[in-house]
Amino acid sequence: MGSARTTAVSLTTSRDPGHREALWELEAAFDRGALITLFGPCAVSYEGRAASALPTGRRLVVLKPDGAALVHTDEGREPVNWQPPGSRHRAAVRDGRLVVRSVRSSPDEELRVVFDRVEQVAAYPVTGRRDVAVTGTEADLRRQILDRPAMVEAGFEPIETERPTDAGAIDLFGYDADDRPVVVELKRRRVGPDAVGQLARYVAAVDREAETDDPRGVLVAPSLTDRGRELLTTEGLEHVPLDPPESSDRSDADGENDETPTVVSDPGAGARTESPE
Amino acid sequence: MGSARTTAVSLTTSRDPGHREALWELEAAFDRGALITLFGPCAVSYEGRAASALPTGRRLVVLKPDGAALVHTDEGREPVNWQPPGSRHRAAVRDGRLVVRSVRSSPDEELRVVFDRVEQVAAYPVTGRRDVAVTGTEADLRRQILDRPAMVEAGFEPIETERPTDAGAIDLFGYDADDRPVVVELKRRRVGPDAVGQLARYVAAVDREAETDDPRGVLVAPSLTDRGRELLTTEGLEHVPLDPPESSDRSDADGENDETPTVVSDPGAGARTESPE
DNA sequence: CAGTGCATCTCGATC
DNA sequence: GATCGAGGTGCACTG
Repeated sequence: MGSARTTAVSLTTSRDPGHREALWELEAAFDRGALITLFGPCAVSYEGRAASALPTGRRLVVLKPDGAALVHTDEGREPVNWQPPGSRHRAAVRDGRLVVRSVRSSPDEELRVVFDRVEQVAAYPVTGRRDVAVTGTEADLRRQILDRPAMVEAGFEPIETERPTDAGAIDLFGYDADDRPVVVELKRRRVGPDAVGQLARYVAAVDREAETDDPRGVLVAPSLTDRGRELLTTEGLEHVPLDPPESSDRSDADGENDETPTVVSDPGAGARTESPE
Repeated sequence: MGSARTTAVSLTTSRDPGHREALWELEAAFDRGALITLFGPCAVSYEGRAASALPTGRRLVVLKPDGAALVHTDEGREPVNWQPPGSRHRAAVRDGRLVVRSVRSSPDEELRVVFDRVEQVAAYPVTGRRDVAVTGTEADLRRQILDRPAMVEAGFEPIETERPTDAGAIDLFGYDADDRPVVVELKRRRVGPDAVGQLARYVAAVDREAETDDPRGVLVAPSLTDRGRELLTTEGLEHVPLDPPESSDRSDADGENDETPTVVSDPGAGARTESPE
């Protein structure tokens, strides 16, 4: 009740505002927690993890209440310049120009946008979810395999996901029909030598650390590049071609495999070779 | 002179347009090659390399003339949904809603934004450069080393950049004071096992292919993670701590090292061991 | 077109 | 905060 918590429902737009008016609109929008767009001829510079400069042009600038800043041209998915979330936006008038700065620390970096003129400033009251439910991810691929381990190979028994090693966490660890340990690396798309190297490091780590037979390494991915296959062969690893599921439909409704971060819930214990399927 | 090449200078904005009017504005803006923003309550869905859905919320949608589409919430540098450049935007009214679709092929994918209501549509005439001159990149680091090879180590002689091997292109190849071949991998920031593995593959490739002494592998990067260092040690590779230059200032004005894609221009030939420094 | 590697990658999880 | 790996990564460049 102390602070005025108003439901910010209004969209405000100013056309060709003077710098003073633009400044006023910006400050008000910052306070409201609105999403802001600015358009006009501006020069952009960045200094921080790298450094860059961009001469004057008419561009779209987006300022978000979480500190993110984006400078967009008419091309590309990526902003030509930006500042990550967590930055602090400030605006001021200097030498007859509107200067918008977004600054953050650790790492220290700053984006400066200097407007000769503001042709439009708008503040948008954004609502709704900001996270998408995506399917067809690596997690979906893991679920699919946990549902039907035979997709990797007949007799495969998953034991643990995200199993930690010196070299990092193994996507999926288990045993084959001969009780030989299997390190599984999952990739949702075609992979190259990088993923093969990753798997090789995990297998080496298990070989070093565990008191087991020498482990197998299996890369589950839709396909491999030539160089990837070459390295796979020389490293003595294996490939199982498998696509991620189109949707996160688990055919069985008993679920519970879904987000288990570590140990797999009882993978049909004891029903190994006698499975009639 | 044949086609009407008009200088699109006008910024247009419609507030609370009906769907018909919004449609009209969109078509006109598409034709003009303008950058478009839409704001209003909308549901978003994507299907292609993966699939996703987002329930209704008031969000900012950006449509670019190159086919890029962005759906932004009030958080994050990344759009919550998008379509890459090369897509084709289309709009229509269906069941009392404005439907904006961005479609591309190879890979086949489509973004659908369904507006219950459009609160604002704006079309911006973007101008100016769309590429930034960035400094502090890996290319700058390479230039720095080519200018002063001793930064790697005393007596180091760069011979070739982007030298091709079976495992990919080597960032920098040369010889040390003892004429032993040196494979140099450059990284502009702190690196982990991935970069070490990359270097190891290059060294192995040179060892296999070239008729030289066994090559050294040197990783030039600001720093290494613990796991990176561990792998580096077991692989018998070396690390030279070096930051990328803050700006692309080459201290010598004779230049010519700058963008040479392959062979290094006469690296102080013959002045090897007699350098007084 | 695919393959390869850089990036001010961003982002989330985990320690 | 640092580390690590996924990503509908995007992007430029090369064959």
